[in-house]
Amino acid sequence: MIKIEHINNFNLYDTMTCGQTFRYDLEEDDSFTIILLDRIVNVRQEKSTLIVKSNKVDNLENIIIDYFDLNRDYEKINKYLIKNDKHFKNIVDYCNGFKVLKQEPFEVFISYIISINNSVNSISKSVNELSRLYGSKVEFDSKTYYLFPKPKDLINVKTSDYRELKVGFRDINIYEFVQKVNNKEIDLNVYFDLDSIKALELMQQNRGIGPKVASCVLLMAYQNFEVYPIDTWVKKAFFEIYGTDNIKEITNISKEKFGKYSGLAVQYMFHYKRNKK
DNA sequence: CGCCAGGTGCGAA
DNA sequence: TTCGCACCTGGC
Repeated sequence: MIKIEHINNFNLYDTMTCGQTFRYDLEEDDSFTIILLDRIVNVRQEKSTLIVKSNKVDNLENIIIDYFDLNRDYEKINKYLIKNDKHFKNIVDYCNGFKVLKQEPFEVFISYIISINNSVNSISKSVNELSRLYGSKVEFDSKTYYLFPKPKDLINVKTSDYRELKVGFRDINIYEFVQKVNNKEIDLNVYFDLDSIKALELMQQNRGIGPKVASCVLLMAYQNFEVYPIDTWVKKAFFEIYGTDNIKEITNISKEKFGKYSGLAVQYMFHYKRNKK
């Protein structure tokens, strides 16, 4: 067990439950058990302290800080957003402590390929089943968990096997993506270095990855805060605040007002719109 | 039953 | 280039 102290402006509950990630359990003591990279972690927040348990202790503090994006100055970004748009004061206040999780790229790609025209519950089931069948088994706190599979774990998995996971018509999309990663036709690291336009364009050359999935992946796996997935909730928020839900107008407004932090602004709106009343 | 869910690919205009 | 529709599946 380790303690990480002096963590301010962080809301563990909101960050975990807002739909960024599909692989966690909320425990009875309000802690979260998370399947994170090569280990299982249990995190509990007591004011500005995080109490972390894991089956693996090496480098644990860094992994946690990295995952919860705790070194980024969100206060600064929040001030920037409010300065550029006074409408945003309420939203930023409401979202105080919310972070964009830094998740593992391969997992995010697969999860969001599955998310197309799908419900959160169904996505979770498929992702958990994929992990149970093909991921490494880990015992933690006398329970069994399964890590998310590595690309090579899926090298022999067929489209019909994916169908068994209830992913439906998305089977071929997953299959092709996994094959390309294993062939080195896709380099998952290249997206850390490309600018947003290039990265989105390149990602969308893969079947099952359109603008929504590409921008989700770029934001959540590569921490590119410039991109903004536009979904029904975001449209609703834009309509309410700016009187339009036209995608082009949304793009122009967010570019002009939020610039390189559009991704976070849109996440805030999503969170606000989805949870408030 | 029918409709929809944090979209995408395809063919037709 | 844009537009309309089909699409696995499960939940309501």
